[in-house]
Amino acid sequence: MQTSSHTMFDLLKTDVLKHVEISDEEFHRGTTFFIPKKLRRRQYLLQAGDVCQWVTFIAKGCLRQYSLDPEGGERILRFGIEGWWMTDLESFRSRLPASSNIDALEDSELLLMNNESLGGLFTAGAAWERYYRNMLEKENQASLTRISDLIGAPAEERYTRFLQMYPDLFNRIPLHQIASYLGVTPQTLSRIRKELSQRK
Amino acid sequence: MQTSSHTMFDLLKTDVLKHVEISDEEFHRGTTFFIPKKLRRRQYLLQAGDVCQWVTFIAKGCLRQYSLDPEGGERILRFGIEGWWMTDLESFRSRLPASSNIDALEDSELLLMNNESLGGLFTAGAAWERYYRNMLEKENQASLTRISDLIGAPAEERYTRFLQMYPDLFNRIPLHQIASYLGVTPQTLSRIRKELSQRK
DNA sequence: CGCGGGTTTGATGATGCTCAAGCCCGGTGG
DNA sequence: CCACCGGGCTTGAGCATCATCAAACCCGCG
Repeated sequence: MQTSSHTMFDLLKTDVLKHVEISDEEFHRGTTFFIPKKLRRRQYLLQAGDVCQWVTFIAKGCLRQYSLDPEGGERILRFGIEGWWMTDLESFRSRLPASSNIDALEDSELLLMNNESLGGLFTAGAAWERYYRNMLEKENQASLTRISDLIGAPAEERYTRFLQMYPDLFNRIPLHQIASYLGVTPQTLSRIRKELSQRK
Repeated sequence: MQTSSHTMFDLLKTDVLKHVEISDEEFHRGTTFFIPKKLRRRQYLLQAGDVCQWVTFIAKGCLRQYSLDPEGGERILRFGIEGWWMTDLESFRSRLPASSNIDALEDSELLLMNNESLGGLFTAGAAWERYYRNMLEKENQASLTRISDLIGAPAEERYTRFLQMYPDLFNRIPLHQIASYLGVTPQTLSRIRKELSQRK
């Protein structure tokens, strides 16, 4: 069997097992619905205006999803690294043009699933369906805690919480992108960092 | 004259039909899993620290979900009115104590579903399962657009977008609650309103 | 009538943005 | 090999937005 796609599915398996009980056989039946794909740094997985065709599992690398504000500035909706999922759900389900973009911050290896294969996956076993629902619920939860922070916490606290929550991310993602994610300008984040390092 | 529980299911049916195709019979089979309940204004459906037992459909009235910041201030995560769903998903699925509160802003009529009944509902027909997944996906989408606003849009724009998005809500919900939802103080929202009315 | 919650208004100050310049560093071409 | 360029990060000064503190107001209700 192929080497690279084999390791890609290993990570998926780890993640699936974290959330549901599944037999080797049911897992294997499901894997046939995924389409492996490599994406180069700066390449798009989705451009706003196109219909989102994929729900993707990230086996390696780093993606970001962002939308543009009226002045053309980027608003980073979320990051994704190994073991996470990424898609524009609304467009994927409605078949309408997406309002967000998804591109790669690093060379990445992905496991894609289109609408059909997703349906197929669900017929491959109830565990897969539960796993998918689980994933949706986790995304939901992540969004809510982020909203809570954006509503109530000042920028510095949002940053420290980001560091705690995603310790792997901060040395892989350029500062100005993290700033956008946190809802501050790069200048402000730079000052926050300085402040924190001096205080410690 | 109809019994109140009958009209409660009518609204549910409207909403289900908006999202999936379902036969009268399959719909009816599903309804048996819901537990009708009335909630008085200011009563809790969920208190932080308890495990969230319910996923609830709002047949009438208005709920809010909120968490407390370190100083004890309320951060309103979301509102829900007739035709919407409300729960603390994380607690509901994990069986761990909830970090959020849910209470009623008006006397409300609800259709509750616990973990067991939800499983039952899914066995009652694939349409129900699709409907539930749909609901999760919509919540997700709503969270993302809200995050995008909180990141990039100034308070006044967030308010006008709130008005467009939820025109029914603004005359039912006290100003200071909307302020919390938008991530500003009541004073600021009051000034924004004044500003807007003078400008028009 | 007076009390209390919610809203408004004002004054002041902190937080974070804008504009602008300088720095660091890796990449390119002379 | 170095000079130059450009992108990303830092730093500074002035300014806008929004929070805080405080007081007044409005109105439904006991």
